[in-house]
Amino acid sequence: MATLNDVAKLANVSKMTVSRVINHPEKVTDDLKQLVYQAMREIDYHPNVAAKALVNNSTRIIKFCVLEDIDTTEPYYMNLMIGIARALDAQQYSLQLVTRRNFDIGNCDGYVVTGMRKDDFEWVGKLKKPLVIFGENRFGFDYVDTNNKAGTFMISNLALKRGYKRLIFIGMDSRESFEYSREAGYLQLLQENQMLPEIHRFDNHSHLSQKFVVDNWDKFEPDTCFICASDRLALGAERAIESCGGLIPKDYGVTGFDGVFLNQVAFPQITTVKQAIVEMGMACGDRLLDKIMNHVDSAGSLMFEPQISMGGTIRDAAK
Amino acid sequence: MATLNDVAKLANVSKMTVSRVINHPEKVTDDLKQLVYQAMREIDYHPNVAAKALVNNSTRIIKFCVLEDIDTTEPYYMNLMIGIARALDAQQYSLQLVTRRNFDIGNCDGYVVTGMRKDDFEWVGKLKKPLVIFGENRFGFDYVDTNNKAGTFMISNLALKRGYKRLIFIGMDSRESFEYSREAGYLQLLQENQMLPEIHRFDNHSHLSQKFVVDNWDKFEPDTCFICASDRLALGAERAIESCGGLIPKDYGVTGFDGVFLNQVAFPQITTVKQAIVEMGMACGDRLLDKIMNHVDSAGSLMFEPQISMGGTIRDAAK
DNA sequence: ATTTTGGATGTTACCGATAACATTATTTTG
DNA sequence: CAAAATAATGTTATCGGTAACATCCAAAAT
Repeated sequence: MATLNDVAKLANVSKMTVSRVINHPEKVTDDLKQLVYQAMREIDYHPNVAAKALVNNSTRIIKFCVLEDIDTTEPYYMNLMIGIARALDAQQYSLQLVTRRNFDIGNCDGYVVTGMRKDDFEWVGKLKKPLVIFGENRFGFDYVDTNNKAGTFMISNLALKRGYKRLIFIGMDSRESFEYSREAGYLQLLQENQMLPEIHRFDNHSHLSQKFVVDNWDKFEPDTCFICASDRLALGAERAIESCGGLIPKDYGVTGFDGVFLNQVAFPQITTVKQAIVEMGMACGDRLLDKIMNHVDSAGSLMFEPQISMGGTIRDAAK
Repeated sequence: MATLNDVAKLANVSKMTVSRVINHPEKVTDDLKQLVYQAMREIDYHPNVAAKALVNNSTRIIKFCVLEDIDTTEPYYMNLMIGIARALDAQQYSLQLVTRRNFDIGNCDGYVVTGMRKDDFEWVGKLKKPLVIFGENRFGFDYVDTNNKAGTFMISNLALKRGYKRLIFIGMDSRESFEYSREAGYLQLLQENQMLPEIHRFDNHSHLSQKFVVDNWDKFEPDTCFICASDRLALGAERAIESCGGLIPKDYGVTGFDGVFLNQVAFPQITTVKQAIVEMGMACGDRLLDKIMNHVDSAGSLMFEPQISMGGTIRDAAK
């Protein structure tokens, strides 16, 4: 591998000049810069990351920590990682996947943490290095997330516009911030339209929502739409309605939230709130690098506006 | 952070002795070793990875490349990564997630590649660094994988023992090695029992297997079991049978292959071939590090014996 | 007793980059 | 036009380790 020195010799300048061309180009004359660029291209120079890390007393490693049990996880996190990795790669940082278990092994320059529950915040607050959290929180940590409230508001609104008369919210039985926000979007829409909210909560498993809908089937007249806080819950509702002989989307609607993977096993596809996960991952990476490189304490949070992914579980137009 | 030097001073020896205690302990007397260990503990010494990397002309980075389109991917890879990362962490290596797109950015010491199709092998063959592939192949590359053939053999055998008379294989329409192996396991069992094999192939989407079963429902008498090459295909078959009024597992059986995630949205849970994915990831990592550290060209391949995960889509005992 | 040998430890140079300082060339200023 | 300020480039020391070589000293061989 070509080194700074090789470039310097070829361009007939000192190492320092080459280093400056890279890090402080404004301090080098254009003539020399051209020479150096030329030489770099000629021998395909790539800086040695380890040497850089050594002088800067950094590691160029970012730890990505998923606190949630990964077995129960959707490919969500994979896409998120792709996004983070993409942002980091561009700056020659590398991403290290850790769990609670091996969190402390080895050093790093910063963290992206996700899957946090309320109990985790105390622990995370003790981290000394720059940090970005994926997933909204109300503890003052910088985060990146989808605008959860806007998502359920939008999709509830869509259901209403398409003529469903009764909107039932099937939420996740967890006291986490994102769940509150999703419920809040639903509640706001119902309030604005002076409708009566109905919220039911279950653990995030399709068979629980399925059982609920089946068990209460006689109470659900046509023109009911189930606004679900996750695609899993939506999938359960969809299956329940079909097994009870309800017609989707003609008489019954179902909406989900996530829009990543489950849709590939649902039929008809669920109309859902789709999140730009790769982009959010990139945002996590960019924000974190920004904090690291500019020694900023807090960079603020970022909400991505969600989009609705049209499936076949909401009718095309009002009857 | 404490350095070698700090330890040396505290133990009243030279840097070199400390370094030797770490890398060539047999060359240091026990007395000194004790002193050094004591000092290391006292100031909580952790070697600086960047400095190590610099002298060894290494990066301590392993690239993990998923060639398959990740959007269509199950959480499979997430678990695999956890395993790889676990193995690498123990040796202070870090894992970098790359795609084809950013594959060439930055240096590394070795690769774990997965999701390879036949066309990819030429390209992969050109890689200069140590390599381990996740997923069986017939091109001579070292790999780690589940014993696919044994998996379908075992589960087909189970279906037979539980009294299903007709075993239909629903495979993936791909000419990849793992698919051939899964079919081979099925074929072998049928041959040994002098039964007539029936193989149908579809792209790996649940609605395709679903449609197939629905469309041909009148041809499937009770006591038929569908041996599927993936959980997705199994899920489709399961839904089809239910929608046609078939009874699972009493009259119809369904088996899958993978056993990671889909089971969380299937009801009843699919009886499937379960793979030890985290362990396989660790094996990938360990083998790769072994190749790197011992400068071995080929370390041979490794097959993990699969296990059957009992769900509710195969009956408990023969009728 | 003296030389030889070999094991244990220390010294030095180096990996590839950068910051801080030193030097040189150029421009500005009194 | 000389002195001072400024800009452009080079030199040196350093980050935290390790390999290669140098030194030292006790045991073995002569």
